[in-house]
Amino acid sequence: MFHALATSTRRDILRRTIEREQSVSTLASEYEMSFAAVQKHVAVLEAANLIVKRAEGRERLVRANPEMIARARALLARYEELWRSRIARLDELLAETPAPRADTTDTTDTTDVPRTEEGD
Amino acid sequence: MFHALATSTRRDILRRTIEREQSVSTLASEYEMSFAAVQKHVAVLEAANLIVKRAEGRERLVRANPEMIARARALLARYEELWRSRIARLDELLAETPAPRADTTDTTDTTDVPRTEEGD
DNA sequence: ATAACGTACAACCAAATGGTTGCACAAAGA
DNA sequence: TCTTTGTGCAACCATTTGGTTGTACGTTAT
Repeated sequence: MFHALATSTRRDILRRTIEREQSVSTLASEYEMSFAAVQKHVAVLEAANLIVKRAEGRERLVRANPEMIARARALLARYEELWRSRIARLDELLAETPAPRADTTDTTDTTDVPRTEEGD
Repeated sequence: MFHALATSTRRDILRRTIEREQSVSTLASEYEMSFAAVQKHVAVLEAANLIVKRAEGRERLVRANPEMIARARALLARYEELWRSRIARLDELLAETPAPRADTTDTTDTTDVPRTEEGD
C-alpha cells in the first residue's frame, strides 16, 4: 500500500480521483506517458485498494477509496502514538527518579523532542 | 518518503527505533539478512529523514524522527480532507437542488457526479 | 601491537519497477 | 458493416531495488 503511494504519478492519480470520478483514458490524457503506463499505475492503485473501478459502457470510471487512505493514515498515526507513549514512559521514569545527580543527566534526548501536540 | 515506508523491514526498523534508540548492528541482529542489507535499509530511512543517526564511539545509534512521520501522516490526512470537501460540495449541490426527479437518481450516491469544474 | 568489533562502501546479481510498443476485444459511431 | 475509441494484457527494455560478499577503516579490548 505504501508502495502504491510511493510514486508521485500515482499519488496524483489518487488526488484527481478524489476530486472527481473519471475514466482511465481521461486520466491518461493528463500525463506525458503512454496510456498503457497510466493504465498500469491505475492497476497498482486498484490492487492496493486505494481506488475502485466501475464499468460504464466501454469506459472504466475510477474513483478513490477513502477507506484505504484512512487506513494508511491510521497506521502512521499509530507510529506517532508509539512515539508519544515512549515519551510518556521516559517522563514516568524521570518523575519516579529522585534526580540523583542532575549534572550528568542533562544529555538525555528528551531535550529536542518536538512533542507533537496536534490533537487528532 | 513513501518509498522508504514501502518495505516491511524498514517499517519494522522504524518501529524499533521509535521504541528505543539502538545501534545499526543491534538492529541487524534482529533480521535474517546480512548486516550490509540492514545498513542499506537504515541508509534509505536516513535519506528520507525518517530516522537520524548519532555517533557514539564506534557505534552509530539510530532513532526515529517523529517530525517526518507526522509529515507523512499529515499528507494522507490532507487526502482525506480533499475527499471530505468533495462530499461537502456534493451535499451543497444536493441541498440547492429542488430534487427534480427522485425516481431515477436513487441508484447510487456517487454514480451521477456533477461535473463541477472548479479550481482547487 | 594485535585482534575483534561496528560501520561504511563498492561490486555484483536476481527480481521488481516504470516505461515502451503491439495486439485483441468490446462498445460506440460512421 | 466498418471504423474509431477505451481498455486490458503480453512482450520487451532500462533502471532501480533488495539482497549478497568482500574490503577498508576507525574504535575497543586483550
